[in-house]
Amino acid sequence: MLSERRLEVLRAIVQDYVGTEEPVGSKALTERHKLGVSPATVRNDMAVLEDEGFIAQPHTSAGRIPTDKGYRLFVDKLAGVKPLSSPERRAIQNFMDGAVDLDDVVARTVRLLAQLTRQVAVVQYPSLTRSTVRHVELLSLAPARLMLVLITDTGRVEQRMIDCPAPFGETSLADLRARLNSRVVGRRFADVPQLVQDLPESFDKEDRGTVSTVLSTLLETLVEETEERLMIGGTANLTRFGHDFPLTIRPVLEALEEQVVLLKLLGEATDSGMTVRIGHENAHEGLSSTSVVAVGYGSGDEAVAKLGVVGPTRMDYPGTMGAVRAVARYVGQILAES
Amino acid sequence: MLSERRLEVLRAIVQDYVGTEEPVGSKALTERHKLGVSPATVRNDMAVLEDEGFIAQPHTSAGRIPTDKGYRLFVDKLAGVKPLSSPERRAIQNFMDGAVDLDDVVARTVRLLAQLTRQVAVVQYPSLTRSTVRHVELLSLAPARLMLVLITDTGRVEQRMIDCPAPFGETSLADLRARLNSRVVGRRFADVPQLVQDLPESFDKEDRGTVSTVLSTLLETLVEETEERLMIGGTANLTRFGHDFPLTIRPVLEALEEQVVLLKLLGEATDSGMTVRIGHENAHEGLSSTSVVAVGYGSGDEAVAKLGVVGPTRMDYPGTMGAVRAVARYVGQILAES
DNA sequence: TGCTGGCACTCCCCCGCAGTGAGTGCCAGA
DNA sequence: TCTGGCACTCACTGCGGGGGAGTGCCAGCA
Repeated sequence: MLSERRLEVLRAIVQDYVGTEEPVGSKALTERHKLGVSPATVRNDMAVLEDEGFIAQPHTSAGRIPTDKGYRLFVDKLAGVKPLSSPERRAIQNFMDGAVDLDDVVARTVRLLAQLTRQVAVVQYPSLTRSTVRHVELLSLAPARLMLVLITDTGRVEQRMIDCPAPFGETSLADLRARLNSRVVGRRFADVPQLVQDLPESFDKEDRGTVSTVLSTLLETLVEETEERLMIGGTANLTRFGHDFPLTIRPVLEALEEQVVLLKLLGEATDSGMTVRIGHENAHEGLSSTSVVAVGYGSGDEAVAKLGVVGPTRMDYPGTMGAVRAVARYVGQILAES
Repeated sequence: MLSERRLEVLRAIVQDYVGTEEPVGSKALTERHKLGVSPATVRNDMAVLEDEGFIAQPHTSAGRIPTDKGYRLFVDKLAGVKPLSSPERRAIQNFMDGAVDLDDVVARTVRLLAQLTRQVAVVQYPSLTRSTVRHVELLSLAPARLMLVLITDTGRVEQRMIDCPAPFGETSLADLRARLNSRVVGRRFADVPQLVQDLPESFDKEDRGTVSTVLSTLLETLVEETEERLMIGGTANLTRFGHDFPLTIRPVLEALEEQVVLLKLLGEATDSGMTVRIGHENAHEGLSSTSVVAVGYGSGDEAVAKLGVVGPTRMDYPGTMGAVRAVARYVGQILAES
């Protein structure tokens, strides 16, 4: 096991490297941190840390740089989550208050996160799977054309057109609307299928086809929308990435355009608590020099979606984690209120 | 006025520069284009073109590069709109078919445009101002809590929560819903305010407050949503921008994050036909080395929103314009069908 | 055993330099 | 008005040497 001081050296290396973006040498370390030992000793420690794979040097006779493994240790053992300053807290409030729409909430969250962390922010729309039905509305647009509107407890609205096999009267429509709502309102989406499965039977024969169509569209919507949408922002922060631009930034931008990739990225985050994926820990290879900090957020005690940031492995982990957590909490509150 | 041949030289310069990304010299020009004259003659022409401000040289003894003014002339006089190849047309169809949602249509359009032009694509959601009301729905969520849902002919749905000043009965609600719809369905959003203005008077005194609240929320929604939403994609294509990355790409990414800027950009495009803004013609200075090609699209004969691409001034104008126009038309068709 | 100072060594980085070649401008002649 | 020829400019490349930051190792000391 690594001695206390060696861990301290690693911490110092990470902090300095994050600050300066340059390999850090033994002399500079002793000058900027009160380690109480000489550069030579630090050099020995560094040799050990390098043997263990926590740091590396770009080339002989250069300073050291933390490896993914080094950052991992730093995050797990050496770094806390830095709480936000109170001006920052106030900024969050100012920024988020005044959001009306769910869209608006998500959009503001993205901007806020990007601004606070100076990195790329990713926010997933509240998921349908875990949320509950607030209301189902059926509108008649034409004799054999309906519109289905689904409203969730998180304020999300989905709509679908339905072409009916046969004309559907206003009274039948009102009937279906009422029965549908009485069964599913307040229930979880996952439970809906079995709750409505026997509904067609209670209708006249001529209406059954339409009722079935409506129901299957409803169920389809549930399934389809489990594929989540998300919003990203702060991509301009990618330009602060490093010196060797094109090669680094390109794959990241490409990955960010692939919703699927991002969703998987966020999805990997465990439900409870914050997840940090560092460099190669990310499955996607375009993101091998980035870290992802993600956390779930929700209107109640339960996470309905996730949000996080994507940035260079060389990032300020404590600060980033603090910002992500704070924002997630605040968004959760907002959702709970509405 | 410039002679025929000089224009031809300009065209050749633009084409070569767009292809190679390198300043083009007189010798290379005569080799790659059948101008029928010697390099020396071309040099003289170039001198004239430079005097007139159509081309410039990065430094003495380098080849020439088109200026914004040069591109402008090229676009106005020398370049047509290149129609898409039939494989490309088929690609559009394959790509767009199967879109269900309005969201989906917009998302697919963005990806398609980005892919076809290999540039950054921007698509504005169909605007509410010009579209018409398909349906207004009122749902009672709690005794004194309503949800207003607004559905447009372009398939867009907006919803708002309403806290009522007083409880509102189901019959009153049905009544309001019916009267509201009978007045506004099929009408343009711009006309709605005057169509509903006397509606509260026809209700019982106790309900008037609520009716007014509902109406003002409706009108607010119309106004608010005139601030359009939009979707962008293909930012990874920015990496093909040039060699001097950070400085070029950064302001562009920043500009792209500012919806306001983008909306203004698209807004500047005239209603009819395609608009090309080259380099400094764009008001926003972060975009001074980019060009914007935009065009309106709509479900009928009238444009309801705009779409376009943002790319380096050094872009393939005919091809880009062709792709933008084709996509706009196709999206228009899709909207008309649904 | 662990820490320290000293010392030789290794490379990266920066700078100046000359050679190369593409491209230009100008001029005299067809 | 076009053309070939010619001198000139200047970015780009490759090379070599000094400077410096940093390392690894070793011998001495608590």
